[in-house]
Amino acid sequence: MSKKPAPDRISAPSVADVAREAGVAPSTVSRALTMPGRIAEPTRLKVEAAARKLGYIVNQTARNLRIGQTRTIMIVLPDELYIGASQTVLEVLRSAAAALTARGYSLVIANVSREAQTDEHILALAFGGTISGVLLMASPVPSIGDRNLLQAGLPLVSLHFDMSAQNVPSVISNDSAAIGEAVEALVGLGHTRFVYIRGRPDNYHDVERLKGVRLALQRCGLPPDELSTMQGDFCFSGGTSAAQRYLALAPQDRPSAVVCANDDTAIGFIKTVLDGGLSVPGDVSVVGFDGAAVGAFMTPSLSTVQQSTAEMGRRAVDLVIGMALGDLPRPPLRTEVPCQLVLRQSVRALPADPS
Amino acid sequence: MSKKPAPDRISAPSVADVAREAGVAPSTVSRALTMPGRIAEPTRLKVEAAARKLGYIVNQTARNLRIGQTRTIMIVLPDELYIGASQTVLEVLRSAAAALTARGYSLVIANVSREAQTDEHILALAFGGTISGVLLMASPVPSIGDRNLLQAGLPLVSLHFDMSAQNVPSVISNDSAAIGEAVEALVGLGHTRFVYIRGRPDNYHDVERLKGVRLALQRCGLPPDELSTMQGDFCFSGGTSAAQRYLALAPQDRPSAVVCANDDTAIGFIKTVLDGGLSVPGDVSVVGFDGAAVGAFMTPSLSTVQQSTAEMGRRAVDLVIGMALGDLPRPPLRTEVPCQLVLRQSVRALPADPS
DNA sequence: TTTGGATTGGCAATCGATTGCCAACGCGAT
DNA sequence: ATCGCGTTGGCAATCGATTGCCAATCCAAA
Repeated sequence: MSKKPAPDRISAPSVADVAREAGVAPSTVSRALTMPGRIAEPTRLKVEAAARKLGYIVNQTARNLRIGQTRTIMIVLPDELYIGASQTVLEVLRSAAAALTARGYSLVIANVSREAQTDEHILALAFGGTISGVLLMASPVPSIGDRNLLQAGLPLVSLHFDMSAQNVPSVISNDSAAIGEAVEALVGLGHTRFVYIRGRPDNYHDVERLKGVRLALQRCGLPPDELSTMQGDFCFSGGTSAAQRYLALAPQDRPSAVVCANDDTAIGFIKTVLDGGLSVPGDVSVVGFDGAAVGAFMTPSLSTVQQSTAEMGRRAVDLVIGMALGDLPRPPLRTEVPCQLVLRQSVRALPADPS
Repeated sequence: MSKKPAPDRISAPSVADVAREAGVAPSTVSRALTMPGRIAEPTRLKVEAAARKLGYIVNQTARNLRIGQTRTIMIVLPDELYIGASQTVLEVLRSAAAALTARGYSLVIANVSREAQTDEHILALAFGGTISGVLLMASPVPSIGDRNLLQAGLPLVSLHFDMSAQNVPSVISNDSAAIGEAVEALVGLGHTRFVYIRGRPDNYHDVERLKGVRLALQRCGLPPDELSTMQGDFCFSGGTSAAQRYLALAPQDRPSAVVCANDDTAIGFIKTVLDGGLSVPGDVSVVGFDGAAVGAFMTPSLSTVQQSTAEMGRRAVDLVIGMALGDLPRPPLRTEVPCQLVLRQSVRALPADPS
C-alpha cells in the first residue's frame, strides 16, 4: 500500500529476504508461515508483516523439491478428445478440476491425443517427480516398452473405464444396467425389434452397453435374433452411415427401436433418417447415451441415458487425493455411479398390433 | 530387459546413481544427457547405457528449481466453463494443448470457474515460480487487491478477448466483421428486418458482434430501427426466452431474420419457435455464431459463423512460447484469425415482395 | 622432445524451502 | 540462588540437477 519495494523486480523475494527484513533466521520464517503454533505469536506477526511488505510468495518448485510432493494431479485424456455433442469426458474433467482446485491441488493435462510420443511424455511427467497422482480418463494405462504408468507408484484412479480387474480403483457409470433400463422402457412401449448401433470396436463402453442391451432383451423374454447391430464409431458419422444402412432395408424389415452407443451416434442417425423421409419417432424410436445437454433442444428432442458426470469427477478426486495422502490404504476398487434414463420426443409407444 | 534393479524402488535413481554406475562424475552425466557435443562420444554412450539400465528419469522439480524455468504454461479458463453446444473455448484448449505438448511443454489448468478464492489460486500459481507463461482464455486479467497477473512478469497471451489496448498480445476472431458477413448474406437473400439476440451483458463477444451487426446493416443501407435486440445469455435458455418474446409478437411484426450471439442461443431459439408452431426457415431465418459441430445435425441444420479454433490455439502457443524464450521482444499485439460463414438449412431467401 | 591449444571431465557452489538437532532462554519451583 | 522443564529460534544439512571454473589429458605442430 505504502510504497512498492521494486515494481519490476527480476527475482522474487525469498525466505532469506524475509528473514533479513524481519530480523530472524530463514528457518523461523518458514516455520512461522507453515507451522502455526511452532513460533511465538509476536515473532510470527513480525515475520508475516515482513512477508507482506516484500510481497513474498513461496517458491513452489523449491518447496516441492524439498518435501518430495507437489499437490499436482495429472489427467490423462482419451486417445482422441472428440468434440461433438456428447461431452461426458469434458464434463467429468470440469467437475474433477473444480474439486481439485477447491482442495488446493493443481491439475496438469498430460495429453489431448495419443500419438506415438504421447505416452513417453506422460511417463516422463509421471516419473519426473512433479506429480502426486493420476486420473486416467477413459484411457488404457499408458506404457512404453516394458515400462508403464502403474510402475510409477503413483496414486491412480480410472474414470469411465472399469479397471478394477487390474487393481486400479475405478469410478464408472453403470453402463450395462442403465442402457438395460432404456431397453426395458422401449419394450414396455411395445417395441420388439431392436437395432444397436455400436461404438468403436473393442471400446469398453461399447462392450458394456451392448452387453446391457442383450441382457435386457433376454430379461424381457425376447429372442436374441430380434436384435441386430450396426457398426458405428461414437461420432456423428457412425450414426449417419448406420442410418444409410437402415434406410436401405425394406420398410417392413426396419426394427422400430434404435439404441445407440452414445448421443452423437443417435444425433447422426436421426438427422439422416429424417432427411431420408422417415419420421422420428413416427417410424422409429431412438435412444442415445450420455445425456448431452443439446439433446433437449434437438427436433425431436433426444431420449438418452444421463450420466452423473459431476459426481463421478468428485468421487474420483476424493479417491486420488485420499490415496496420495495415505488416508486410503485400501481404496474401493469399484465406485459405480448410477445413470438416469431421460425419455423425450425421440421415442413413442407402438400402437397395439391388431394381428 | 535383463533384470530389474528394484521393481518397487522407493526413490527414483538420481544423476549420482547413474554417475556411480557409469564410473563418472554427476556433472558428466548431466552434460551427457542434455548437452550433445559437450561430452566425448564414448563417455556419453557409457552414461546413456547406465541411465537406461537404472531406468533414470530426470527429476523435473530439481531441474526446474536450478534453471529457474519450467516449460509449463498455465491456462486460465473463463468464469464459467459452460458446457453446451458451442465449444469454442474447449476446441481452442484442445488445439493449444496439442501444440504445447508437441513442443515439450506441460499445461496446467488454473481454474474451471471463477469463485472468490480462484484468483488467489491463479496468482499463487503465477508467482510461485512453477509457470513459464500464461494463456488467458476469454477471461479478464485475474487480480486480487492491488496485485494482478500482469505484475508476475510472465509471458501472457489473451485468447478470444482483444486486450491489445492493455498491451496484452491477443489472438482473436474477427467477430465483428464475420457476423457482418452473415448479415450481408441475409440482406442479400432479401431480409430487411432483423433481431439480434444478445449474449451476457458487457461481454466482449457480445459487444463486438452487436457492433458488427449494426455496421453491416448500415453498409447495406438499412435504417437502424430495422434492428431490434433481445437479451440472451449465450446459453440455450437465453435463446428460449428470446423466442418466447418473439412468439408473443404479432406475426406481421416479427422480423424475418434472427442473428444470435452464439450457437447455443440459436439452438434454444429454434427449438422454441418450432415448438411454438413456426417453421424455420419458412417463417424465420436463424444464424448462430461459433460453428458448433452438432449444428450440421440439427433439424433444420444450423447456419453459423465458424471460428478457426485450431489455428487460434496454435497461434497463441507460438506467441507465448516465443515470448518465454525471449525470441519475441515485440510480439504482435493483435493476431486476428478470420471466421468462415456457413449457411445451412436454417436460412432461406425471402420471396420477392410483390408490393 | 617440447609446446600450445583444444577437449574432457571433476569439484563444488547454487537454486529456495524445509527440518533435525541443539543451544539459549525464560519461568516456576525448590 | 539453583535446578529442571518447556519453549523458541538458529545452524546447517538436505532435496536433485545444473554449471562456472579449472585441472588433467590429448593431439598436432614445431
